[in-house]
Amino acid sequence: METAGAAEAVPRPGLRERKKRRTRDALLRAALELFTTQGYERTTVDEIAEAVDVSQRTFFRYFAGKEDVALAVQEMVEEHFVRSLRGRPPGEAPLEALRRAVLDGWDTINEAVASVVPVELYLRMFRLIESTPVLLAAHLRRSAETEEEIARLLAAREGLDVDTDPRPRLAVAVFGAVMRVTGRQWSTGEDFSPEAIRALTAAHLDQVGPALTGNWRTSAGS
Amino acid sequence: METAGAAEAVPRPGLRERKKRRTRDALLRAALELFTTQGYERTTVDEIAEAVDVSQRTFFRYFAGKEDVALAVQEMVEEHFVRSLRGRPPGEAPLEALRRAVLDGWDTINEAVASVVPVELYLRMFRLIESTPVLLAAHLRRSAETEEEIARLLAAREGLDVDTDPRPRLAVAVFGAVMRVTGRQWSTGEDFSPEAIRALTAAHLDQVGPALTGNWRTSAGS
DNA sequence: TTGTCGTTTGTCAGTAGCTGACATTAGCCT
DNA sequence: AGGCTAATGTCAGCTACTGACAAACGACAA
Repeated sequence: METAGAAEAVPRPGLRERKKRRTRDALLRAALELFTTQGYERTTVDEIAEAVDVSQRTFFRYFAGKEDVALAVQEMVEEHFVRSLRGRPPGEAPLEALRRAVLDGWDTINEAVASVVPVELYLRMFRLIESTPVLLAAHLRRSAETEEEIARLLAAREGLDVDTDPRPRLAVAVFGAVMRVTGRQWSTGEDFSPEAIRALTAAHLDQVGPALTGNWRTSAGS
Repeated sequence: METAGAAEAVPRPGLRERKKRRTRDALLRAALELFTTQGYERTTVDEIAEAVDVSQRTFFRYFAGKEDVALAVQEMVEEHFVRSLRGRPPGEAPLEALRRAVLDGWDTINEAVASVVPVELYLRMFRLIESTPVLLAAHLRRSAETEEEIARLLAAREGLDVDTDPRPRLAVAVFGAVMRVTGRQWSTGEDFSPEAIRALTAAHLDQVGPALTGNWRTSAGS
Protein backbone atom coordinates (compact mmCIF):
# COMPACT_ATOMS: atom_id res chain seq x y z
CA MET A 1 0.00 0.00 0.00
CA GLU A 2 3.13 2.15 -0.30
CA THR A 3 5.58 2.81 -3.14
CA ALA A 4 5.37 -0.75 -4.40
CA GLY A 5 8.45 -2.88 -4.79
CA ALA A 6 11.31 -2.00 -2.47
CA ALA A 7 11.44 -3.62 0.96
CA GLU A 8 12.88 -0.45 2.46
CA ALA A 9 10.23 0.91 4.83
CA VAL A 10 12.22 4.15 5.20
CA PRO A 11 13.13 5.41 1.74
CA ARG A 12 14.48 8.78 2.95
CA PRO A 13 12.37 11.26 4.86
CA GLY A 14 12.95 14.23 2.59
CA LEU A 15 14.57 17.49 3.54
CA ARG A 16 11.52 18.92 5.26
CA GLU A 17 11.11 16.00 7.65
CA ARG A 18 14.80 15.82 8.34
CA LYS A 19 14.85 19.50 9.20
CA LYS A 20 11.92 19.11 11.56
CA ARG A 21 13.61 16.28 13.33
CA ARG A 22 16.83 18.19 13.64
CA THR A 23 15.03 21.17 15.11
CA ARG A 24 13.20 19.02 17.61
CA ASP A 25 16.33 17.18 18.67
CA ALA A 26 18.26 20.42 18.94
CA LEU A 27 15.56 21.96 21.12
CA LEU A 28 15.45 18.89 23.31
CA ARG A 29 19.17 18.68 23.75
CA ALA A 30 19.59 22.40 24.34
CA ALA A 31 16.80 22.32 26.92
CA LEU A 32 18.25 19.39 28.85
CA GLU A 33 21.70 20.92 28.72
CA LEU A 34 20.42 24.20 30.10
CA PHE A 35 18.20 22.55 32.69
CA THR A 36 20.93 20.35 34.06
CA THR A 37 23.45 23.17 34.24
CA GLN A 38 21.44 26.15 35.49
CA GLY A 39 18.40 24.41 36.87
CA TYR A 40 14.85 24.06 35.53
CA GLU A 41 13.28 27.18 36.98
CA ARG A 42 16.21 29.39 36.13
CA THR A 43 15.94 28.44 32.47
CA THR A 44 13.42 30.28 30.33
CA VAL A 45 11.79 29.05 27.17
CA ASP A 46 13.21 32.05 25.37
CA GLU A 47 16.67 30.94 26.32
CA ILE A 48 16.10 27.47 24.90
CA ALA A 49 14.66 28.84 21.69
CA GLU A 50 17.49 31.30 21.35
CA ALA A 51 20.09 28.57 21.84
CA VAL A 52 18.66 26.79 18.80
CA ASP A 53 18.01 30.05 17.01
CA VAL A 54 14.29 29.65 16.52
CA SER A 55 11.41 31.74 17.78
CA GLN A 56 9.67 31.00 21.07
CA ARG A 57 6.56 30.20 19.10
CA THR A 58 8.37 27.44 17.27
CA PHE A 59 9.41 25.89 20.54
CA PHE A 60 5.76 25.59 21.51
CA ARG A 61 4.96 23.98 18.19
CA TYR A 62 7.32 21.11 19.04
CA PHE A 63 6.60 20.81 22.75
CA ALA A 64 3.36 21.41 24.58
CA GLY A 65 5.21 23.24 27.33
CA LYS A 66 8.38 23.61 29.31
CA GLU A 67 7.52 20.54 31.37
CA ASP A 68 7.12 18.56 28.21
CA VAL A 69 10.73 18.91 27.07
CA ALA A 70 11.98 18.16 30.54
CA LEU A 71 10.04 14.90 30.64
CA ALA A 72 10.40 13.89 26.99
CA VAL A 73 13.23 11.45 27.53
CA GLN A 74 11.67 10.00 30.64
CA GLU A 75 8.62 9.32 28.53
CA MET A 76 10.71 7.44 26.01
CA VAL A 77 12.13 5.35 28.81
CA GLU A 78 8.71 4.48 30.13
CA GLU A 79 7.60 3.45 26.66
CA HIS A 80 10.72 1.33 26.55
CA PHE A 81 9.61 -0.42 29.73
CA VAL A 82 6.09 -0.99 28.51
CA ARG A 83 7.43 -2.40 25.25
CA SER A 84 9.66 -4.69 27.25
CA LEU A 85 6.66 -5.81 29.27
CA ARG A 86 4.61 -6.56 26.20
CA GLY A 87 7.40 -8.82 25.05
CA ARG A 88 7.18 -11.06 28.10
CA PRO A 89 5.87 -14.61 27.67
CA PRO A 90 2.17 -14.93 28.46
CA GLY A 91 2.70 -17.75 30.90
CA GLU A 92 4.71 -15.63 33.31
CA ALA A 93 3.04 -14.51 36.49
CA PRO A 94 2.17 -10.77 36.37
CA LEU A 95 4.61 -9.59 39.01
CA GLU A 96 7.33 -11.76 37.64
CA ALA A 97 6.77 -10.23 34.22
CA LEU A 98 6.93 -6.74 35.70
CA ARG A 99 10.11 -7.49 37.54
CA ARG A 100 11.88 -8.94 34.56
CA ALA A 101 10.62 -6.23 32.22
CA VAL A 102 11.99 -3.47 34.43
CA LEU A 103 15.31 -5.17 35.07
CA ASP A 104 15.60 -5.81 31.37
CA GLY A 105 14.67 -2.23 30.70
CA TRP A 106 17.57 -0.96 32.75
CA ASP A 107 19.95 -3.34 31.05
CA THR A 108 19.01 -1.97 27.66
CA ILE A 109 18.53 1.64 28.69
CA ASN A 110 21.29 2.70 26.35
CA GLU A 111 19.52 1.58 23.19
CA ALA A 112 16.34 3.28 24.24
CA VAL A 113 17.86 6.66 24.84
CA ALA A 114 21.12 7.02 23.00
CA SER A 115 19.46 7.90 19.69
CA VAL A 116 18.31 11.19 21.16
CA VAL A 117 20.60 12.07 24.04
CA PRO A 118 23.57 10.45 25.76
CA VAL A 119 22.50 8.21 28.62
CA GLU A 120 24.50 10.22 31.05
CA LEU A 121 22.45 13.31 30.25
CA TYR A 122 19.26 11.35 30.77
CA LEU A 123 20.43 10.19 34.18
CA ARG A 124 21.35 13.73 35.18
CA MET A 125 17.93 14.85 34.03
CA PHE A 126 16.30 12.09 36.04
CA ARG A 127 17.95 13.39 39.16
CA LEU A 128 16.86 16.91 38.34
CA ILE A 129 13.27 15.75 37.98
CA GLU A 130 13.39 14.18 41.42
CA SER A 131 14.71 17.36 42.97
CA THR A 132 12.50 19.87 41.18
CA PRO A 133 9.02 20.04 42.74
CA VAL A 134 7.00 20.97 39.65
CA LEU A 135 8.81 18.39 37.54
CA LEU A 136 8.37 15.71 40.15
CA ALA A 137 4.68 16.49 40.29
CA ALA A 138 4.27 16.24 36.54
CA HIS A 139 6.33 13.08 36.47
CA LEU A 140 4.24 11.41 39.16
CA ARG A 141 1.08 12.17 37.25
CA ARG A 142 2.45 10.69 34.06
CA SER A 143 3.57 7.64 35.98
CA ALA A 144 0.01 7.21 37.18
CA GLU A 145 -1.14 7.18 33.57
CA THR A 146 1.47 4.62 32.64
CA GLU A 147 0.36 2.50 35.57
CA GLU A 148 -3.20 2.56 34.33
CA GLU A 149 -2.01 1.39 30.94
CA ILE A 150 0.00 -1.41 32.49
CA ALA A 151 -2.87 -2.46 34.71
CA ARG A 152 -5.09 -2.87 31.67
CA LEU A 153 -2.34 -4.73 29.90
CA LEU A 154 -1.87 -7.24 32.70
CA ALA A 155 -5.59 -7.61 33.22
CA ALA A 156 -6.06 -8.47 29.57
CA ARG A 157 -3.21 -10.95 29.82
CA GLU A 158 -4.88 -12.67 32.74
CA GLY A 159 -8.38 -12.40 31.35
CA LEU A 160 -9.63 -10.01 34.03
CA ASP A 161 -11.69 -6.84 33.96
CA VAL A 162 -9.98 -3.89 35.65
CA ASP A 163 -13.32 -2.36 36.51
CA THR A 164 -14.61 -5.26 38.54
CA ASP A 165 -11.41 -6.76 39.89
CA PRO A 166 -9.18 -4.36 41.84
CA ARG A 167 -6.20 -6.66 41.90
CA PRO A 168 -4.50 -5.61 38.65
CA ARG A 169 -4.54 -1.93 39.57
CA LEU A 170 -3.46 -2.71 43.12
CA ALA A 171 -0.56 -4.87 42.04
CA VAL A 172 0.64 -2.35 39.48
CA ALA A 173 0.28 0.52 41.92
CA VAL A 174 2.30 -1.36 44.49
CA PHE A 175 4.94 -2.17 41.93
CA GLY A 176 5.05 1.44 40.81
CA ALA A 177 5.42 2.57 44.39
CA VAL A 178 8.48 0.37 44.81
CA MET A 179 9.93 1.76 41.58
CA ARG A 180 9.45 5.27 42.83
CA VAL A 181 11.15 4.58 46.14
CA THR A 182 13.95 3.04 44.17
CA GLY A 183 14.36 6.00 41.86
CA ARG A 184 14.30 8.40 44.75
CA GLN A 185 16.88 6.43 46.69
CA TRP A 186 19.11 6.16 43.65
CA SER A 187 18.91 9.86 42.86
CA THR A 188 20.09 10.80 46.34
CA GLY A 189 22.82 8.18 46.49
CA GLU A 190 26.44 8.16 45.42
CA ASP A 191 26.52 5.83 42.46
CA PHE A 192 24.82 7.39 39.45
CA SER A 193 25.35 4.49 37.11
CA PRO A 194 22.59 2.48 35.44
CA GLU A 195 24.02 -0.60 37.12
CA ALA A 196 23.40 0.96 40.50
CA ILE A 197 19.74 1.60 39.76
CA ARG A 198 19.35 -1.92 38.45
CA ALA A 199 20.82 -3.39 41.59
CA LEU A 200 18.68 -1.16 43.81
CA THR A 201 15.59 -2.19 41.90
CA ALA A 202 16.24 -5.86 42.47
CA ALA A 203 17.09 -5.29 46.12
CA HIS A 204 13.95 -3.28 46.77
CA LEU A 205 11.71 -5.76 45.03
CA ASP A 206 13.16 -8.44 47.26
CA GLN A 207 12.43 -6.32 50.30
CA VAL A 208 8.76 -5.66 49.61
CA GLY A 209 7.68 -8.95 51.08
CA PRO A 210 9.59 -8.48 54.32
CA ALA A 211 8.48 -4.84 54.47
CA LEU A 212 4.86 -5.89 54.40
CA THR A 213 5.04 -8.54 57.08
CA GLY A 214 5.10 -5.70 59.54
CA ASN A 215 7.52 -7.45 61.80
CA TRP A 216 10.52 -5.19 61.33
CA ARG A 217 12.29 -6.30 64.50
CA THR A 218 14.07 -9.09 62.67
CA SER A 219 16.72 -8.49 60.01
CA ALA A 220 17.56 -5.25 58.23
CA GLY A 221 18.20 -4.53 54.56
CA SER A 222 20.52 -2.61 52.25
CA MET B 1 6.88 30.46 79.15
CA GLU B 2 3.69 32.33 78.19
CA THR B 3 1.44 34.84 80.03
CA ALA B 4 1.69 32.99 83.31
CA GLY B 5 -1.40 31.97 85.22
CA ALA B 6 -4.55 31.53 83.16
CA ALA B 7 -5.21 28.10 81.61
CA GLU B 8 -6.97 29.68 78.65
CA ALA B 9 -4.70 29.13 75.69
CA VAL B 10 -6.94 31.24 73.44
CA PRO B 11 -7.86 34.50 75.18
CA ARG B 12 -9.40 36.17 72.10
CA PRO B 13 -7.50 36.76 68.92
CA GLY B 14 -8.16 40.49 68.56
CA LEU B 15 -9.91 42.18 65.66
CA ARG B 16 -6.92 42.07 63.35
CA GLU B 17 -6.42 38.34 63.62
CA ARG B 18 -10.13 37.66 63.32
CA LYS B 19 -10.31 39.72 60.16
CA LYS B 20 -7.40 37.87 58.66
CA ARG B 21 -8.99 34.56 59.39
CA ARG B 22 -12.28 35.68 57.91
CA THR B 23 -10.56 36.84 54.73
CA ARG B 24 -8.67 33.58 54.37
CA ASP B 25 -11.74 31.47 54.95
CA ALA B 26 -13.75 33.57 52.54
CA LEU B 27 -11.08 33.21 49.85
CA LEU B 28 -10.88 29.49 50.40
CA ARG B 29 -14.63 28.96 50.29
CA ALA B 30 -15.10 31.22 47.29
CA ALA B 31 -12.31 29.42 45.46
CA LEU B 32 -13.68 25.94 46.10
CA GLU B 33 -17.16 27.04 45.19
CA LEU B 34 -15.96 28.48 41.89
CA PHE B 35 -13.67 25.55 41.16
CA THR B 36 -16.35 22.94 41.73
CA THR B 37 -18.94 24.79 39.67
CA GLN B 38 -16.98 26.11 36.68
CA GLY B 39 -13.88 23.97 36.88
CA TYR B 40 -10.35 24.74 38.02
CA GLU B 41 -8.83 26.02 34.80
CA ARG B 42 -11.81 28.13 33.90
CA THR B 43 -11.57 29.99 37.19
CA THR B 44 -9.10 32.87 37.41
CA VAL B 45 -7.46 34.19 40.54
CA ASP B 46 -8.97 37.58 39.77
CA GLU B 47 -12.41 36.03 39.91
CA ILE B 48 -11.75 34.54 43.32
CA ALA B 49 -10.36 37.79 44.67
CA GLU B 50 -13.26 39.72 43.24
CA ALA B 51 -15.78 37.36 44.80
CA VAL B 52 -14.33 38.22 48.21
CA ASP B 53 -13.76 41.83 47.24
CA VAL B 54 -10.04 41.97 47.81
CA SER B 55 -7.21 42.67 45.40
CA GLN B 56 -5.46 39.89 43.54
CA ARG B 57 -2.31 40.76 45.46
CA THR B 58 -4.06 39.99 48.73
CA PHE B 59 -5.04 36.58 47.47
CA PHE B 60 -1.38 35.78 46.91
CA ARG B 61 -0.56 36.94 50.42
CA TYR B 62 -2.82 34.23 51.81
CA PHE B 63 -2.09 31.46 49.35
CA ALA B 64 1.15 30.69 47.57
CA GLY B 65 -0.74 30.05 44.36
CA LYS B 66 -3.92 28.86 42.74
CA GLU B 67 -2.97 25.24 43.38
CA ASP B 68 -2.55 26.04 47.01
CA VAL B 69 -6.15 26.99 47.62
CA ALA B 70 -7.37 24.03 45.68
CA LEU B 71 -5.36 21.66 47.85
CA ALA B 72 -5.73 23.46 51.17
CA VAL B 73 -8.51 21.27 52.51
CA GLN B 74 -6.88 18.10 51.27
CA GLU B 75 -3.83 19.16 53.21
CA MET B 76 -5.90 19.51 56.37
CA VAL B 77 -7.26 16.03 55.82
CA GLU B 78 -3.80 14.56 55.44
CA GLU B 79 -2.71 16.27 58.64
CA HIS B 80 -5.78 14.74 60.22
CA PHE B 81 -4.60 11.29 59.15
CA VAL B 82 -1.08 11.82 60.39
CA ARG B 83 -2.45 13.05 63.72
CA SER B 84 -4.59 9.96 63.90
CA LEU B 85 -1.54 7.81 63.19
CA ARG B 86 0.50 9.47 65.90
CA GLY B 87 -2.25 8.58 68.34
CA ARG B 88 -1.93 4.85 67.72
CA PRO B 89 -0.55 2.65 70.50
CA PRO B 90 3.18 1.96 70.11
CA GLY B 91 2.73 -1.79 70.33
CA GLU B 92 0.68 -1.98 67.14
CA ALA B 93 2.35 -3.35 64.04
CA PRO B 94 3.14 -0.58 61.51
CA LEU B 95 0.70 -1.61 58.81
CA GLU B 96 -1.99 -2.29 61.35
CA ALA B 97 -1.49 1.20 62.73
CA LEU B 98 -1.72 2.68 59.24
CA ARG B 99 -4.88 0.78 58.47
CA ARG B 100 -6.63 1.79 61.64
CA ALA B 101 -5.46 5.38 61.41
CA VAL B 102 -6.88 5.79 57.93
CA LEU B 103 -10.15 4.05 58.67
CA ASP B 104 -10.46 6.15 61.79
CA GLY B 105 -9.62 9.22 59.77
CA TRP B 106 -12.54 8.64 57.44
CA ASP B 107 -14.88 8.05 60.34
CA THR B 108 -14.00 11.41 61.80
CA ILE B 109 -13.58 13.30 58.56
CA ASN B 110 -16.38 15.62 59.52
CA GLU B 111 -14.63 17.05 62.55
CA ALA B 112 -11.45 17.61 60.58
CA VAL B 113 -13.04 19.61 57.82
CA ALA B 114 -16.36 21.07 58.94
CA SER B 115 -14.72 24.02 60.67
CA VAL B 116 -13.63 25.41 57.33
CA VAL B 117 -15.92 23.99 54.66
CA PRO B 118 -18.83 21.56 54.59
CA VAL B 119 -17.69 17.97 54.07
CA GLU B 120 -19.72 17.68 50.94
CA LEU B 121 -17.74 20.52 49.35
CA TYR B 122 -14.50 18.81 50.31
CA LEU B 123 -15.61 15.60 48.67
CA ARG B 124 -16.62 17.43 45.52
CA MET B 125 -13.23 19.09 45.52
CA PHE B 126 -11.51 15.75 45.98
CA ARG B 127 -13.18 14.48 42.85
CA LEU B 128 -12.17 17.60 40.98
CA ILE B 129 -8.55 17.09 42.00
CA GLU B 130 -8.62 13.57 40.63
CA SER B 131 -9.99 14.75 37.33
CA THR B 132 -7.85 17.85 36.84
CA PRO B 133 -4.36 16.97 35.56
CA VAL B 134 -2.40 19.82 37.11
CA LEU B 135 -4.16 19.40 40.43
CA LEU B 136 -3.64 15.66 40.43
CA ALA B 137 0.04 16.22 39.74
CA ALA B 138 0.43 18.65 42.62
CA HIS B 139 -1.57 16.38 44.87
CA LEU B 140 0.58 13.37 44.10
CA ARG B 141 3.72 15.32 44.90
CA ARG B 142 2.35 16.43 48.25
CA SER B 143 1.32 12.88 48.99
CA ALA B 144 4.89 11.83 48.38
CA GLU B 145 6.00 14.33 50.99
CA THR B 146 3.45 13.09 53.47
CA GLU B 147 4.65 9.55 52.82
CA GLU B 148 8.18 10.55 53.64
CA GLU B 149 6.98 12.04 56.91
CA ILE B 150 5.05 8.90 57.77
CA ALA B 151 7.97 6.66 56.87
CA ARG B 152 10.17 8.54 59.32
CA LEU B 153 7.45 8.36 61.91
CA LEU B 154 7.06 4.61 61.65
CA ALA B 155 10.80 4.08 61.48
CA ALA B 156 11.25 6.01 64.71
CA ARG B 157 8.47 3.98 66.29
CA GLU B 158 10.21 0.76 65.38
CA GLY B 159 13.67 2.02 66.14
CA LEU B 160 14.90 1.89 62.55
CA ASP B 161 16.87 4.27 60.36
CA VAL B 162 15.12 5.14 57.11
CA ASP B 163 18.44 5.72 55.39
CA THR B 164 19.82 2.26 55.96
CA ASP B 165 16.66 0.16 56.05
CA PRO B 166 14.40 0.47 53.00
CA ARG B 167 11.45 -1.30 54.60
CA PRO B 168 9.72 1.69 56.22
CA ARG B 169 9.67 3.71 53.00
CA LEU B 170 8.64 0.65 51.01
CA ALA B 171 5.79 -0.23 53.31
CA VAL B 172 4.50 3.34 53.41
CA ALA B 173 4.82 3.72 49.65
CA VAL B 174 2.85 0.52 49.13
CA PHE B 175 0.20 1.66 51.56
CA GLY B 176 0.01 5.04 49.86
CA ALA B 177 -0.35 3.34 46.51
CA VAL B 178 -3.35 1.40 47.76
CA MET B 179 -4.87 4.59 49.12
CA ARG B 180 -4.47 6.28 45.77
CA VAL B 181 -6.10 3.44 43.89
CA THR B 182 -8.90 3.64 46.41
CA GLY B 183 -9.39 7.38 46.03
CA ARG B 184 -9.36 7.09 42.28
CA GLN B 185 -11.86 4.26 42.26
CA TRP B 186 -14.12 6.12 44.67
CA SER B 187 -14.01 9.33 42.66
CA THR B 188 -15.19 7.58 39.52
CA GLY B 189 -17.85 5.52 41.26
CA GLU B 190 -21.46 6.17 42.06
CA ASP B 191 -21.54 6.55 45.80
CA PHE B 192 -19.90 9.80 46.87
CA SER B 193 -20.39 9.34 50.59
CA PRO B 194 -17.57 9.11 53.15
CA GLU B 195 -18.94 5.69 54.09
CA ALA B 196 -18.32 4.47 50.58
CA ILE B 197 -14.69 5.53 50.63
CA ARG B 198 -14.22 3.93 54.03
CA ALA B 199 -15.62 0.66 52.79
CA LEU B 200 -13.53 0.76 49.65
CA THR B 201 -10.43 1.43 51.71
CA ALA B 202 -11.01 -1.63 53.86
CA ALA B 203 -11.81 -3.76 50.84
CA HIS B 204 -8.72 -2.72 48.94
CA LEU B 205 -6.44 -3.23 51.90
CA ASP B 206 -7.80 -6.74 52.18
CA GLN B 207 -7.09 -7.32 48.50
CA VAL B 208 -3.44 -6.27 48.52
CA GLY B 209 -2.28 -9.64 49.75
CA PRO B 210 -4.16 -11.60 47.09
CA ALA B 211 -3.13 -9.07 44.45
CA LEU B 212 0.52 -9.68 45.19
CA THR B 213 0.44 -13.47 45.12
CA GLY B 214 0.34 -13.12 41.37
CA ASN B 215 -1.99 -16.00 40.97
CA TRP B 216 -5.06 -14.14 39.76
CA ARG B 217 -6.76 -17.17 38.28
CA THR B 218 -8.50 -17.94 41.54
CA SER B 219 -11.19 -15.73 43.07
CA ALA B 220 -12.13 -12.18 42.11
CA GLY B 221 -12.70 -9.14 44.28
CA SER B 222 -15.06 -6.19 44.72
C1' DT C 1 -8.95 60.77 72.78
C1' DT C 2 -5.24 61.12 70.23
C1' DG C 3 -0.98 60.04 68.16
C1' DT C 4 2.48 56.80 67.00
C1' DC C 5 3.83 52.28 65.37
C1' DG C 6 3.57 48.12 62.78
C1' DT C 7 0.79 45.23 59.93
C1' DT C 8 -2.29 44.62 56.20
C1' DT C 9 -3.92 46.07 51.90
C1' DG C 10 -4.10 48.18 47.24
C1' DT C 11 -1.83 49.89 43.19
C1' DC C 12 1.49 49.59 39.70
C1' DA C 13 4.83 47.71 36.89
C1' DG C 14 7.08 43.79 35.24
C1' DT C 15 8.30 38.70 34.16
C1' DA C 16 7.35 34.10 32.39
C1' DG C 17 4.52 30.55 30.26
C1' DC C 18 1.40 29.92 26.76
C1' DT C 19 -2.11 30.76 22.71
C1' DG C 20 -4.55 32.57 18.54
C1' DA C 21 -4.23 35.10 14.26
C1' DC C 22 -1.95 36.41 10.35
C1' DA C 23 1.89 37.26 7.34
C1' DT C 24 6.19 35.23 5.47
C1' DT C 25 9.33 31.80 4.16
C1' DA C 26 10.67 27.60 2.18
C1' DG C 27 10.34 22.56 0.87
C1' DC C 28 7.66 19.93 -2.60
C1' DC C 29 5.61 18.53 -6.87
C1' DT C 30 4.12 19.16 -11.56
C1' DA D 1 9.16 28.20 -13.21
C1' DG D 2 5.34 28.49 -10.45
C1' DG D 3 1.70 27.14 -7.50
C1' DC D 4 0.54 24.48 -3.20
C1' DT D 5 1.21 23.42 1.43
C1' DA D 6 3.59 23.13 5.63
C1' DA D 7 6.93 25.40 8.82
C1' DT D 8 8.28 29.62 10.85
C1' DG D 9 8.22 34.35 12.60
C1' DT D 10 5.77 38.31 14.41
C1' DC D 11 2.51 40.42 17.22
C1' DA D 12 -0.97 41.00 20.46
C1' DG D 13 -3.04 39.23 24.48
C1' DC D 14 -4.21 36.31 28.63
C1' DT D 15 -3.10 34.36 33.19
C1' DA D 16 -0.25 33.22 37.13
C1' DC D 17 2.84 35.33 39.99
C1' DT D 18 6.31 38.87 42.29
C1' DG D 19 8.70 43.12 44.02
C1' DA D 20 8.23 47.86 45.46
C1' DC D 21 5.99 51.56 47.40
C1' DA D 22 2.18 54.11 49.25
C1' DA D 23 -2.31 54.27 51.72
C1' DA D 24 -5.39 52.41 55.21
C1' DC D 25 -6.17 50.50 59.54
C1' DG D 26 -5.88 47.96 64.00
C1' DA D 27 -2.97 47.93 68.44
C1' DC D 28 -1.24 50.20 72.20
C1' DA D 29 0.20 53.84 75.23
C1' DA D 30 0.41 58.59 76.63
